[in-house]
Amino acid sequence: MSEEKKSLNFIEQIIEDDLANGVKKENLRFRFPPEPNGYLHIGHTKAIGISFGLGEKYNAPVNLRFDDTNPAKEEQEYVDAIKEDVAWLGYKWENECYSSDYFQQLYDWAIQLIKDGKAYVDSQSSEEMAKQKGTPTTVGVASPYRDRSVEDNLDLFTKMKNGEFEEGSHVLRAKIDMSSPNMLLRDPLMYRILKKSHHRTGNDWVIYPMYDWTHGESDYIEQISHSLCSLEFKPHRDLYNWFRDNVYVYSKENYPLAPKQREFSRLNLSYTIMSKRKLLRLVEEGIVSGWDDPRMPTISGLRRRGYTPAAIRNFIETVGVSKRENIIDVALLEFKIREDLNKKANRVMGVLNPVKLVITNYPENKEEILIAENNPELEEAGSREVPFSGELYIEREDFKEEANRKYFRLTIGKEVRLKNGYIIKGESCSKDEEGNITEIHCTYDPLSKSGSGTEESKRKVKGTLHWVSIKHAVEAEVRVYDRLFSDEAPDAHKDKDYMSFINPNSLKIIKAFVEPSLGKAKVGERFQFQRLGYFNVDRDTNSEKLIFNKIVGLRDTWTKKSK
RNA sequence: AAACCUGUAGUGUAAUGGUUAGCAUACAAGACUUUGACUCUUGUGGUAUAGGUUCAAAUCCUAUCAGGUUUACCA
Repeated sequence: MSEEKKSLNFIEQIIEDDLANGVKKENLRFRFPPEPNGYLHIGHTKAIGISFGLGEKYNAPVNLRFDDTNPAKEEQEYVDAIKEDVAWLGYKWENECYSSDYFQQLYDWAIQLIKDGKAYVDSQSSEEMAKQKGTPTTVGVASPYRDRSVEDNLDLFTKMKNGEFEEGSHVLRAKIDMSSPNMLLRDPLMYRILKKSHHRTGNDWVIYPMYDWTHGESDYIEQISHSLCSLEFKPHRDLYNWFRDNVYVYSKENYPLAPKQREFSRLNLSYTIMSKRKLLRLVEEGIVSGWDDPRMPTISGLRRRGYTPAAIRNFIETVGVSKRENIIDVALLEFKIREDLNKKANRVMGVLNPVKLVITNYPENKEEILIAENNPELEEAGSREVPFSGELYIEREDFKEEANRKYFRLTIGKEVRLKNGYIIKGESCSKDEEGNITEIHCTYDPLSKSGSGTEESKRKVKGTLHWVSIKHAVEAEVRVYDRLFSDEAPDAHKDKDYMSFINPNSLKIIKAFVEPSLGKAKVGERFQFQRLGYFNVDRDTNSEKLIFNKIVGLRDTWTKKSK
C-alpha cells in the first residue's frame, strides 16, 4: 500500500494536537449550526464540509443544529430547506437539534449567574447603553443599574420572563468588564424581550437569549468538542470562553467536557455574493425567480442548475481551509462540474442555433438509424439509436461560405463529418434578402458512414459537426445562464452598491432542437450536448414542453482564440 | 486610531527550521481526437518590504507596509 502523506489543515492539526494531549477520540463531536433565516449557499458548503468532513475522518458524530433564537427572522420553511440541502450534499447528521430546545436550561443557568452576581438587569434604552459602551480606543462606563442587588435582579428577570414588561424596557446583561479592549466583553446582552411567536416554541417565551449566550452553551450541552465557525466570530471567542467557564462550574457533572471554538476564513466566490441578506434582496426584487433560481449561488440554485453533490464536495475539498481572506475563481467550480459530468453524463446531440442543411444527393424520403456511443468515458453506458435523414439542422456558427484554414467547420468546397454519420461536402447556400443564410446545400459520401469499416469511413477530416434530423427533432426550450454580476467582487466596493453590477443578460431563453431520444428525458437528468456543454432537464418541464438548463459550457479554446 | 487576525505564482492551497518552494486551477504551446471536449506532454509565473537569529529561514524575532475583523436588544 502506498503511504501517501496527506498534509493536515490547521484545524486538523489542532485536533491532532488535542488528541495527543489527552482528548479521547470517542469524545470528538462536531456540529453545523445554521440560523434558519434563509437558504444555504455555496459558502455554507465550506462550513458543512469542514465539520461533516471531520466527522467522517474521525468517525465522530456531527449534529445539525438550528440556531433559532430570533423569532423575528426565522421560519420553518428555512429549516426544511436546510435539511434538504445538507442531505442532498450527502451528509448524515447524528442529531437534529434546536437551540430553542435549550431555552429552559439557559434560563436556569442565567438565574444562577444572577445569584452569583455575574449578570444584571439593565433598564436603559439601547441608545444609552451603546453610548456607555465606549469605543475600541476609549473605555466604557458602567450602567447605573450595574450594581442592582441580586434580589432586584432576580425579581426583574422573573417579571421579564413572565411578560410583565414591554419590548425594549429591560435586558439581562453579563457583568464582565466595561474597559475590556474586546467590545464584546463590555457587559454583553444575554436576553432581550421579544413578544413574537417562535416557529417551534410558539408563545412559551417572551425573552430570547442572544447568540453569544446561546451558541456556546448549546455546544456545551451537546458536548461538542470543536466548535468551528468563520473568522468574524474570532472576537466572540473570549466571550464564548467566559460563558462556558462560568457555566461549567454549575454543571460539570452532567456536562464534563468543555468545547473550544476555532475559526476559519469563509469562502467567497468570484462574480457572486455570499450574504443571505443580499441574496434575499435578489429574490424579493424579482431579479431572480426564487432562492433556487439556477443563477443563484444557493445550494438549491446549484442543484436546479444541474450541479452534482460530488462536484460541490470536490470543490470544497480543493479549496481547502485556512485563515486567509480569499476569493475563489468561479472557474474552479466550473472545472469541478465538468470533471464530474465528463465521467457521468451521456453524450447527445442538440442544436441551439439551427440552420437548415440539405444533403442534395441523399435519396429522397430515405431515413436511417445511426448508432451513437452514449459515453466514450464509460463503456457500460452503451449506445443508442439516432435517426438520420437528408434534411438536418446544424449550428449556424458551424458554416461559413469561406474561411481560413483554422476554421475546421463546414465551408463551400470543404469536407466535414457529421457526428456518427457521414462525411459531407459544402456545395452552396441560399440567403434571404438581408443576406442571412437560410439553407445550406451539401453532398455526402455514401461509403463514409461511421463504423461501417469501409476505407472511406476511415478517412480523416478535420471537423466534426453535431446535428439533428429535422423530421425527427424534438423542440426544447434551453435556458442559457451567464453570471449574475458583471463584477468579480460585486459587494466589495465601498462606493458602489452590489445591485449596480447586476448583469442584465444573465438569462437567455432559446428555442432549440434536440435528438428524439431526449423526448424521454426525466427531470434532473444531465447530458452533454456534444460540442456545446452540459445541460439538465429543468423541473418546469411538462408533457407539452421540454426545458433544459445549461449547467456549464465545455471548455472552449476556439471561440476564445477567434475573438 | 486601539485590540486581534492574515500576507506563498492571476486564483486557491502545501512545504510543521534542512533537496531545485510542491499540487490544483487559470493561461500559453504541442500531441491525440468522429466533441476545437476529454486525455497526454511541455511552458510562463510565487515566499509583501527591510533588518536580525542560525551552518541553514516561506517557516523563528523586530520593524514597516497592505488587507481583514470588532464598536447590533442579528447570527
